[in-house]
Amino acid sequence: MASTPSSTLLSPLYESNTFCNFTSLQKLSFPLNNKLLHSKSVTLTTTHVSLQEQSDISNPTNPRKTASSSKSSYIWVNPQSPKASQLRQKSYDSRYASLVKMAESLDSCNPVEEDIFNVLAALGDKVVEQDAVVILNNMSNAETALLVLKYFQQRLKLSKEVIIYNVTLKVLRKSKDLDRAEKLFDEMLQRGVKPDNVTFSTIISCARQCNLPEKAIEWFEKLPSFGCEPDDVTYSVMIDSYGKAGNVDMALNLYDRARTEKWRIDAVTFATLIRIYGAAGNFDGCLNVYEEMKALGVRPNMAVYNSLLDAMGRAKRPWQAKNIYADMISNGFQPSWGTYASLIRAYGRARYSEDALKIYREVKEKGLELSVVLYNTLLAMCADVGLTDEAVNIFEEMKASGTCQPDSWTYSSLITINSCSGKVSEAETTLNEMMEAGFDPNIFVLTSLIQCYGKAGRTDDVVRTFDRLSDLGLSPDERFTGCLLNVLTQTPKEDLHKLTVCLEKANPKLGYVVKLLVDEEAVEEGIFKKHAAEILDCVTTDVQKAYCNCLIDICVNLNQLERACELLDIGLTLNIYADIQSRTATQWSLQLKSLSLGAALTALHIWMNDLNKALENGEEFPSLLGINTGHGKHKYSEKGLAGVFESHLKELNAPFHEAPDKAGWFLTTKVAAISWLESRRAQEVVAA
DNA sequence: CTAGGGTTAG
Repeated sequence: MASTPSSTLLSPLYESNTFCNFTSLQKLSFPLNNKLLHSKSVTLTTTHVSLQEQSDISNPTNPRKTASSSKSSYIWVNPQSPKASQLRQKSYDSRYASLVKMAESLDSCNPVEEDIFNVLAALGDKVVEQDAVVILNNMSNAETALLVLKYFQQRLKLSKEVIIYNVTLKVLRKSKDLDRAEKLFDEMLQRGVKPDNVTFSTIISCARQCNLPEKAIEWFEKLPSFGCEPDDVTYSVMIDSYGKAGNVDMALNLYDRARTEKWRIDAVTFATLIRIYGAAGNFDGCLNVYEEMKALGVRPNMAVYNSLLDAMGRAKRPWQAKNIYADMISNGFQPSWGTYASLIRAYGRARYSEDALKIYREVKEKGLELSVVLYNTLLAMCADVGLTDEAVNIFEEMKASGTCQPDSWTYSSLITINSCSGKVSEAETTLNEMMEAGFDPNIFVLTSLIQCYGKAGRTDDVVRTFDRLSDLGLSPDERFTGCLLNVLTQTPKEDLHKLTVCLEKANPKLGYVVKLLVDEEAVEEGIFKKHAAEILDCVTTDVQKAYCNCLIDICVNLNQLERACELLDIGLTLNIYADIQSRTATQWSLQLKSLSLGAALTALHIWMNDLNKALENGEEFPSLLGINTGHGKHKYSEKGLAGVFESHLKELNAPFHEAPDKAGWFLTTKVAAISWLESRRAQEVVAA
């Protein structure tokens, strides 16, 4: 092996810097402990470092004098000097490295006692407890680790047996093996080893990582019965577990308790709190925690910054993400992969595509090697903002990088992009490429394909794709069903029955409601509304609006305006829509942002009725009336609601005109509005 | 890295 300057600095006890050389390890028996560390002097050769007994040293009073008694020349080093501590560190590092190597070979060893014990025999007889801890702490194979534990328990007189149990629990946690962890805990008790806070926090975080937050809570609650009082770390783990269990209140309660009990709350716990607030959608809560943390004099760490960036991304507040990023840099931190990923997501969600792509260029310019996750984050961002060509470029660069390969996420994003931009054959090609790479389509891919075929009017392919889901052993989720529902809004009447069959399979109650519409079935008054309300009430809030919008669109397409109005009413009652109509002394407004076209037309219809009533009642009109459609363009089409709505207003001869200085607003005056309403009423009378 | 917490995704 080539001798590098650093390898020549090793103790003479090592043959080379190949630390997995167990023969030399055996001879070594690890010199760091005991008297060697505490000897008065440390010697150094120009080619070798040696930590030896003082007897080797000819003149301890002159630390700089060169000794000539041995073959190599030695230099005196004062044990208190930085050099000596450097030497100790070097020696420690090399010993540590060899133990890590041993842990690795134990990980890949057969999980049989004989093989394991053979590997460990290389440690020799003078094994110390600390070595056992280092080895286990670096292992990741649960099965072999349990045998390693057994070996040390047989060979060593352990002064603190709880420690070796605790590091073994860490290994079990790495393999997410709560069953074995619980068994090991029982074994501890049987052997009379008393568990401590480390034991509990490790088991609790194991439960949390196994996605069993209830189990975590169970363990936390039994902690006092073992004579333990939770400390700051245990609180921190539990705060996280409550957060994961969706029990935000309990998480915050615990934080309050930790605070009143004057535990030192550190940056990791604050990062956890920020994540919990972020997941709960309380983004101001995130910022408050950040401020509170700074006020308490706790220095933020990367986890804090990254969770904040992530939260601001979810909140669609890219400007705040920028501020936090600037804070982070000015405090001397370097962005991590997590930072880049959070920023890309934050910019993507806010449609700041240029900023997101700038991050990509920055990473490349720095010569950093992108990981699959970062590539996938970029592609997901492209899908979010509709950057079709960029996505293809990034995908090509990813494949050319040679450092990472596309996975199912990669293909999924590409299929989404192709589907949303109506490129059916490209989506199909990507699907085939994905399957050739060994990935089955997952629910996200199939959701995109349903959208893709739906948009292209290929109803039979939608049905085929729908059936593929159950063929693959998957069941529809709310998004998948929502996309199917959305396809119905774009499908000609004669094809709708093919899709209601699917919808009934995916969600019988929703299927029933849609069937009432499609079959134009007359039912007792209130029945339709009752069933529709039930459906909308039981889906999660993040799909409620999409479902409601789609149902209204289907009504409008089928000319069932009354039911459309009923649905809009349900939407208002359930707070799916808020403040559609508003009145101030100077302006009456109709707020249509985030409504589908059908829902917007329905809301306009209701508003006009209400204006008529106001007119009949002789109410005083304000000087200005306005409709806000929002100016957001749809990501995969040129026209937003504003563009489509404008032509509808013309059809109605409505006097509303787009305000030149307020994008997305259509305004009219009191006089024009009243004369328009009156002329419509006159027409209705004539028609009647 | 040094017996416990978090850290890159629809």
